[in-house]
Amino acid sequence: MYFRQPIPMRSARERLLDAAERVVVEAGATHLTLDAVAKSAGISKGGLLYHFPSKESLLEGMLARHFHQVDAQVAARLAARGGKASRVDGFRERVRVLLELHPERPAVGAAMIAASAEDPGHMAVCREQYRKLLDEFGKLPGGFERTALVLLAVQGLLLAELLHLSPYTPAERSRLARALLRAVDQCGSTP
Amino acid sequence: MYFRQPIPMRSARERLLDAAERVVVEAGATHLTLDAVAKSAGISKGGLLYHFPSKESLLEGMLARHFHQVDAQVAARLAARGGKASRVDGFRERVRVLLELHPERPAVGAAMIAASAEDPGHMAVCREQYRKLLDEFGKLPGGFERTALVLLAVQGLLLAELLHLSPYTPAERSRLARALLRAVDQCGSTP
DNA sequence: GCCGGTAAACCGTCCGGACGGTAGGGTGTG
DNA sequence: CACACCCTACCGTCCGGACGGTTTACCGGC
Repeated sequence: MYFRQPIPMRSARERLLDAAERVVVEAGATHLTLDAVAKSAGISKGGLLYHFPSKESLLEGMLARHFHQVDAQVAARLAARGGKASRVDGFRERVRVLLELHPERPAVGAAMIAASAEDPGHMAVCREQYRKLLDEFGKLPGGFERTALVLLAVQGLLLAELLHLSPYTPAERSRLARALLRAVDQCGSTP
Repeated sequence: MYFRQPIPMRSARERLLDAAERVVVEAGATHLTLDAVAKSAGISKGGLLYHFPSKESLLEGMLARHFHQVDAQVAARLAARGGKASRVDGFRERVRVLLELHPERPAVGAAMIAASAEDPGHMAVCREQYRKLLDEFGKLPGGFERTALVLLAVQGLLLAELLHLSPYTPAERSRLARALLRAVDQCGSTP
């Protein structure tokens, strides 16, 4: 064979992380087992343990990839629209990324659900991440409360969707997304 | 005996449900095992299985108690302030209950976290519950989006706290609570 | 150009412990 | 006695993790 793996396209590691997220949203966090992940990824358990020597390391990998993906997407969008990006632009793009990521990849925040379910101690990193956003965007002219409320609503929507708790129809969902983005812009200017 | 249960004060069933919630928030949903709950409640495993013949029945009990407690508190508050309660009053009292319940009983929504972690199918009931609130309060003069956003923010705050994801200081937390209640009142009048 | 060697990547199996659940017993009260 | 309530002891299964083996990828030396 000239091309043994012509299009690996997605490394085994990535496929394992995808599979882990899938398991969490489809079966629930308590069913996130090494066997289940390996099976769902089409990789043997030994193969999984090669990349992630323990369940905890798998969870860390999930969290790390999640944060990296979101940050990278935000940076990419800011770069794409060129030039000077104000603070509110960063806020808007982040909210947009979070809201738009979900439909195409329903397991966005699955890492956090899983990490918190396995060991709440893991969440310290996430809290710090969150705190940074708060410290940056809380300085917007709209004020701390207004900004935090938008952030809370976005978070509420995403978490609800992850927990299969969201009752919104797709139409309502996009109405809410638009309303959230409007609220973001209101944070950029003093009322 | 004049008093049949002089000091049980809290029935075994209630203590078991308390313990289950405690386990979820302290150790994470994956550690919600029958043994752990029984131990944390100071009751034997057999005793637990007397009241809840299966893990699923325990989860159902947690969910049922949660909804009942919240609804009862809302009803009690509405009754306490007497007379005619408008729709926005119901909304406000519900938000207030949800926000104030947490500090005194940090495991408010633990049932939902646990249920979703064990089997996402359980969440259908919760979605319906949520839908009802939406249908009722969405008819407020403030409009659907505004109301849903407040509801989302409340939900986001509570879920974040349950997952140990909330980075807010107590002071910030009460500022946010006040802001949320203000937002509720804005839903009651056309802008 | 092909050989031996080495490390990376992956596979399949096994094990101790923990998990959900069962069986059956024991105690007090009416 | 009957019932509600709670206990101890135990069983089968699944989980996390360890381990040894096998294939592939990439070498330098000749």
